[in-house]
Amino acid sequence: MAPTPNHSTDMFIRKLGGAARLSDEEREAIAHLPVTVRPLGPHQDIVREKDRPSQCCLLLEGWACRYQLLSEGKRQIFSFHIPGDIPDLQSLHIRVMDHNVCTLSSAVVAFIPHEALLDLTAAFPAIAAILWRDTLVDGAVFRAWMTGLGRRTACEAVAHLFCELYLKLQAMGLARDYAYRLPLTQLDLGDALGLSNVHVNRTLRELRGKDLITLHGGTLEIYKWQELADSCDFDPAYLHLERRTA
Amino acid sequence: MAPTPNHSTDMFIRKLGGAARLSDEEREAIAHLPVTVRPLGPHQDIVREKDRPSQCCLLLEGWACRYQLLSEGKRQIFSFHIPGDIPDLQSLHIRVMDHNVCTLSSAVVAFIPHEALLDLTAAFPAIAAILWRDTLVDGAVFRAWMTGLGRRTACEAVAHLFCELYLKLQAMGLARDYAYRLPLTQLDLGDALGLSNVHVNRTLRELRGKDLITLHGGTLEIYKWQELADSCDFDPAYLHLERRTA
DNA sequence: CGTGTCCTTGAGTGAACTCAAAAACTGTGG
DNA sequence: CCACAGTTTTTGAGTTCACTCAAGGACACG
Repeated sequence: MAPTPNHSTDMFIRKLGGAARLSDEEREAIAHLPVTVRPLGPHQDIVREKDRPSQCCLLLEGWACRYQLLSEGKRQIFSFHIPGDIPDLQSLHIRVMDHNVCTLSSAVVAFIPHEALLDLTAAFPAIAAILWRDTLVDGAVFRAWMTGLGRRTACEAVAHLFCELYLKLQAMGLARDYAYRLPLTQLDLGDALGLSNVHVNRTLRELRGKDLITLHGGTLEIYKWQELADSCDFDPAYLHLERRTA
Repeated sequence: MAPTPNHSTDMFIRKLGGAARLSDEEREAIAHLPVTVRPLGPHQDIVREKDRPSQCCLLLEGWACRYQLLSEGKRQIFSFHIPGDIPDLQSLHIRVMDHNVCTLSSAVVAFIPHEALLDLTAAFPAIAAILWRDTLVDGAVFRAWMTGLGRRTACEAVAHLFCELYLKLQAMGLARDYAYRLPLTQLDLGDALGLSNVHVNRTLRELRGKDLITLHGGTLEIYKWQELADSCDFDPAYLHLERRTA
């Protein structure tokens, strides 16, 4: 499947909740967005702190994340992104980037000029509302991570993240049967969860010991979904996915 | 100064970045929003998890916060809110609440029906964009807190929060001379920063020992702004306040 | 087949936690 | 104006979860 403008149109429409919700006119306008599709290697920055981007990137294939670097080499990862996500949608209304976006795996992204998106949202308030909503769900995921960082044990935080990612991937049709590709190092996981890579390792061992999951060769397998979810008080409400399953 | 509909109009316009940025027509529409002003006591819930609110609340006086309760009585506070904020603006586009909003001090809020806000944003895309932007800045603050929870020491996290709150209050004209009313208990601070109340207490003592701040009787005083900011790598960029100072 | 990255494990340390109790406030009613 | 109850702050002592440092093993890739 070669990445084409069509591919990105499909992805964009899927992101907006499926063609069913859009009028012909709206779909037409989306199909005519002037996108630039580009393949990227792993661990490549897409936008950087202090940049003033003039476009947004729609992730078509691969994984990306948002992060910030601190003094003494510390890093905080704010979110992981999968195909269909627009990790830097906020740049549409906030000029200056306050964090970085980079690929984790090799990836394919579609760049869409701000101008085109601003025209689109001005012409179609319904699309604006859906995109706005999307950034709000983003905020909900940030809050869930905050709870993990502040009030959950290492085990709970890791379990919670794995549950979240599974449901997000499943909703985009990218995972099923309680398993998925997870192209993250233990260091990445640690920087997302506020843990050291060593402790992530021990935590994974513990979860494996309870026969809840295995993470091996970049593939995560969940053996007991319900038990895993219960172990970390996982409540999927904050992902606000109902729109897709409906 | 009695709370009146006029007061809430002023506050709303101020929130949107000042009258200068709005057309007469836009200001007119805002002035005709059907608001309900209500005084509230301290520690009163405004909206709760799982609610499906039909209005948003604009905070006119006092402090509020967003939070979530976990098993075993744990609590995570996600944000603090000051006059001018609309803590539950997200309910405009996400039906079900995934967290709670409550007052911290006694407060005055103006409730605005969703319907009216949706009409307003549909009629005036510029207002929609400003409100959207506001929720994006919200997200930026969440990220800053994540960094604090994940990668900062207790001292740094506390200092960072105090810097953030000062700039936010100052931008709304509610603080100057490096001091402000902070109606939070040490338990509240702990639940925001992922610390125990005991450790918050020790951390405050440490900061006081360095003559950086005092927090006494609900008033925070910052003695050495620059040193405090440096001690926690505080970079105000993420607050995206430039709009107001310009 | 070597080099770099990532994972794994051990040992010792430290930041923050819990439990507990005393001291200082706050507000209320007598 | 004082007494009192409830909350909040403060301090001490002991514990624990997660960290750092260090080194060996596994794996991936050119």
